[in-house]
Amino acid sequence: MDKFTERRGQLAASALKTLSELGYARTSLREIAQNSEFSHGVLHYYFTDKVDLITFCVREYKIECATRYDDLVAAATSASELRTGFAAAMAETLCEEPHMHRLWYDLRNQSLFEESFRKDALEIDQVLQDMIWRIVSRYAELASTPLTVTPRTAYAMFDGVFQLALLHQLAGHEDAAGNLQDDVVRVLDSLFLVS
Amino acid sequence: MDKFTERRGQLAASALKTLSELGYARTSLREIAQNSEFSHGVLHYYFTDKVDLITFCVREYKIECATRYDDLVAAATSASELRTGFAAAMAETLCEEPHMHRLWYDLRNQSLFEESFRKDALEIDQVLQDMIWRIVSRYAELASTPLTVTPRTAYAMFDGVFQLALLHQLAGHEDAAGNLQDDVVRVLDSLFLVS
DNA sequence: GCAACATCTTGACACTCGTCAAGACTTTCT
DNA sequence: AGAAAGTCTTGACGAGTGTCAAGATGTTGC
Repeated sequence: MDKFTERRGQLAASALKTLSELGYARTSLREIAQNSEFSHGVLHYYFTDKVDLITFCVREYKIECATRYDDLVAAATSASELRTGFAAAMAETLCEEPHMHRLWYDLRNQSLFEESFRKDALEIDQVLQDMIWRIVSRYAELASTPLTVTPRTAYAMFDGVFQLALLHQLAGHEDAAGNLQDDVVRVLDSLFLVS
Repeated sequence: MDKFTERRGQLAASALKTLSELGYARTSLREIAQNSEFSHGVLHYYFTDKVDLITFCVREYKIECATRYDDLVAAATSASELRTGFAAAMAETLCEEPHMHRLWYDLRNQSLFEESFRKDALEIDQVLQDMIWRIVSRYAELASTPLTVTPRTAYAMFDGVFQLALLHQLAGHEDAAGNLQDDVVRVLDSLFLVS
């Protein structure tokens, strides 16, 4: 039973890899199995359903997301340090893990069509929003400026610039990461200047 | 040959309807045909491919998008009028055409995985960015404030808040449209207050 | 060693998919 | 009217899908 959950995680990792490469629309259970060391039938031993498998994957993914910038927030001693560090970290994950990010956007989009994914998508969205808010509120603290924006709005703005940067990054535009860095700085500043 | 292009448009409309209801992943040619008054074989008479059909659809969709807020921009006589009008118009299309919007996001996301869609997605994205920029620059003109943001950044921010609002709208959150309206006003203001 | 259980493979099933070809129906032209 | 071109339907094909059951293989306990 310990081995059971371990293997579930192992298969979920293979599924995440496949999904991030092919996208939701073209990912099949056989393809997932081929990206693991097992045959396709085993997936129905560890997961009841295809939906069950993907839902489990999404939850696994969530854990990885939640704490991506937490070290940064904890370590920053000044507002400008946090600002540039955050911008650099976003640009880095854009370059290093673009496939995982496009997978997340793909699954979140699927939740717009299939209700079975909606709950998890909204939950992860909330986690990401909290993550952004920790950065933003810490920044306000360090800069001693009042916050005039809601967590939702702040998250939406950063999500927008990141998603657009991802599109250009995967399209081969070499300035995508640099532009993202500029945008993040600009957006972060703009949050505190609203009257 | 005139009838030919007319029927292509007719079938493309059926395809758009199907895509907006089911999403890219679950849309088949037979389903598209069933949403038209023809049988499934006819699609290969008017389109060489499934990719050809969907590409054509996306182009059709683009035309509808390009001018959505142009009347608003032309009619506005003051900054605050443009601001509230823009926010209201976004909230309205969020409520009226959520399925078309989720389709656009779905197809743009597909372009992150399938290169065949990338060119069209980037092209439409540019059209949308220009559309936003017409509003933003006109607003700056009316308010006599200098613009300190790039078209790309401005578009990314509005796209972010709209996409998040769409997610909550389709999830049944009744305050989605109202929140979007607030966010749009806030984002628009923040564009001009960056030092 | 043997039985009981857990794990995994194999192969099949019913179904859907994109594609295409053969032919029926409709329209147009002479 | 009859031929020719255009338009549409039907049915089939090979491939791929999720699902599941039967059995092979591996592991554990006595």
